[in-house]
Amino acid sequence: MDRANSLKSGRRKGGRRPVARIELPTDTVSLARYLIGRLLVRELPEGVVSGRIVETEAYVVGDAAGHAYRGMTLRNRSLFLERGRAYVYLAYGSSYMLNVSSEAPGIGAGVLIRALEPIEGVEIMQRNRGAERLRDLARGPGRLAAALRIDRRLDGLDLCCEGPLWLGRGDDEAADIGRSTRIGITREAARLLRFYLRGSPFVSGPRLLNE
DNA sequence: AGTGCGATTGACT
DNA sequence: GTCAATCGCACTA
Repeated sequence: MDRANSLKSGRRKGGRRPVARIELPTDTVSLARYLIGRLLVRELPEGVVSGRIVETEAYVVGDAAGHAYRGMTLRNRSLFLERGRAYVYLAYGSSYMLNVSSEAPGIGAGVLIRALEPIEGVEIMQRNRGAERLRDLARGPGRLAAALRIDRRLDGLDLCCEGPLWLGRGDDEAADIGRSTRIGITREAARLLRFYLRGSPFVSGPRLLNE
């Protein structure tokens, strides 16, 4: 690796360097695994909020549980963008969900980001959430979005460059990744498309499902 | 125009 | 453990 480059990135706090799109696996399941251990960075007027991604779910091509299953609509069109864009939608009238688009342009698929281990901006997260406990700040997709103040205005955003919301490389440590069924769906419920950082207390969902 | 339904959460028994 | 809130959106007519 280029020496100057490695020094420069090494100086960045917490591996806060954007993920290049070329590094993102095109395949949805590979992307879901790849995103475990990466950083999610939110830049707000009051400061930077970031965390390590510890839980994801893949919504693959032809997946009846996926929002893209019945084709492109005004709501889900971001799923059909190049990989590495934000797809944000409102679930149950109250919780926003953040996804990363996957596959090639024109193909509707993505990865739901379900939980974060808070790293920076804990106090801002606490204010956004109206909650104290570190463990609960971003455990669950709706809580995560609330903690990072993510809503539909960020839909379609490119997560591969620094901006209001972006993906950072993190430490590049090999993660011990577990696998299970996805949470809260009825169709295609048997498929093992949920991935999580094994042993992390910041992972959501029933522990019993964990492999 | 009307209807049904969630990729959830928080409150409560 | 159970359960209702809540509302944008897709689908039917």
